[in-house]
Amino acid sequence: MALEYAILVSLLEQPGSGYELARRFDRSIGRFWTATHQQIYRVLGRMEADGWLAVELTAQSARPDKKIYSAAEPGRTALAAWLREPVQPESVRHEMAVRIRAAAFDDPAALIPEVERHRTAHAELLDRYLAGEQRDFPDLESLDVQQQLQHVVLRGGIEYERMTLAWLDDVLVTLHKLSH
Amino acid sequence: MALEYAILVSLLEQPGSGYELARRFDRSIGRFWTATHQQIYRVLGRMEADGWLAVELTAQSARPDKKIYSAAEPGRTALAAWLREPVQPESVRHEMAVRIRAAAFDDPAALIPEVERHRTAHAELLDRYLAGEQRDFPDLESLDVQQQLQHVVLRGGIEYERMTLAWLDDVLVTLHKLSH
DNA sequence: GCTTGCTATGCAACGAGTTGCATAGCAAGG
DNA sequence: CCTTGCTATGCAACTCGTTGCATAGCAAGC
Repeated sequence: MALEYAILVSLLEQPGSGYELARRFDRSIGRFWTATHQQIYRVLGRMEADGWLAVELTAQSARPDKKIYSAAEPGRTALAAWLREPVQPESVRHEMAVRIRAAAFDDPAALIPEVERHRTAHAELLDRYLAGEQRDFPDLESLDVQQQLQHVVLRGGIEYERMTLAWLDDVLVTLHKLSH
Repeated sequence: MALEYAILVSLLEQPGSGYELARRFDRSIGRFWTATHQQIYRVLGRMEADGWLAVELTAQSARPDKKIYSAAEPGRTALAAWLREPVQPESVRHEMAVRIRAAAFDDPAALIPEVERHRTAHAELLDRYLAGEQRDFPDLESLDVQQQLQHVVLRGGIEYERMTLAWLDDVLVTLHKLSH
């Protein structure tokens, strides 16, 4: 599974605690790999046991110790090996597509409010991507390797959202036409 | 979960056995909702127990009975209720995006062969979508409700593949540039 | 004759991912 | 003062999804 590797990448970009990782997964990394804090803590434990991570304990008065994780050499090696493995075909889960085909057996107009809500959510995400691009990559001429790769992933996210918005508009036109 | 509903839609479009459903999930429905035959058999059993499906047993000499499933009224009702539920934010799993960001901590050039393989797979899928469009929707002026909804979903698949191909080309240009 | 592959269903075991809950102090706002 | 919310970690129980295997006859190709 790729969760280990997503965590490794995140820790290579910036060491942090399980809690911090969970919040990153709610924001930047979570754009292309979602995970709850439960999953993250469990996988962190396994990775630590496998020697993929280095841990630095920070004692905190009256709180549990904060564990700052960073990628260790075996983790880096595992990541390099994984990069060379064949990508397995992604398992697709497009709930909206199922719903649209389901609408043929009910009232197509019933789906319109949910498609509109969905469209709003994607429009907001696109705005956040574009704002993030302005903030994190103001000068596209002076990016290091890491930033260039982050930027090409972000461009993918932006194009995905644009495509999705155009398609949802297409869906709405179709649903309205069918509701005559 | 939406697997129940994906199965219901598939059975409403055309009744069939678990085996037939599994093959449909390898082809048309599987474009937006993947499932193995194991999952399908298990969920079919649960749906039958819940009265969502009607079953017709066909005795076959020297083979296990073939169970032909079709959607029953409670299934239709459940589907209609589900259509009106809020869509939960889709959980994203873009392994390629994780790998691209991972490439910053290894040799970016090492990723190129896998990206190219990935690109070929998506190009083939786009070709199959376009061929399927020609075959199943030759006359766009005379489609019934079901076909119009199937077609708008297919258009989404086509646009998704086009967007993905353009992005993978962008990724390849970026990786080549970083390998100087 | 033998292997390979297809139809057709299913069990068992495992791994991935989710949900609910628990702890516990600190800070902010009403 | 009291509630709400944040930091910070983790257990337990559950559901979802995957993998490997088993059965069993029939048809096609070598």
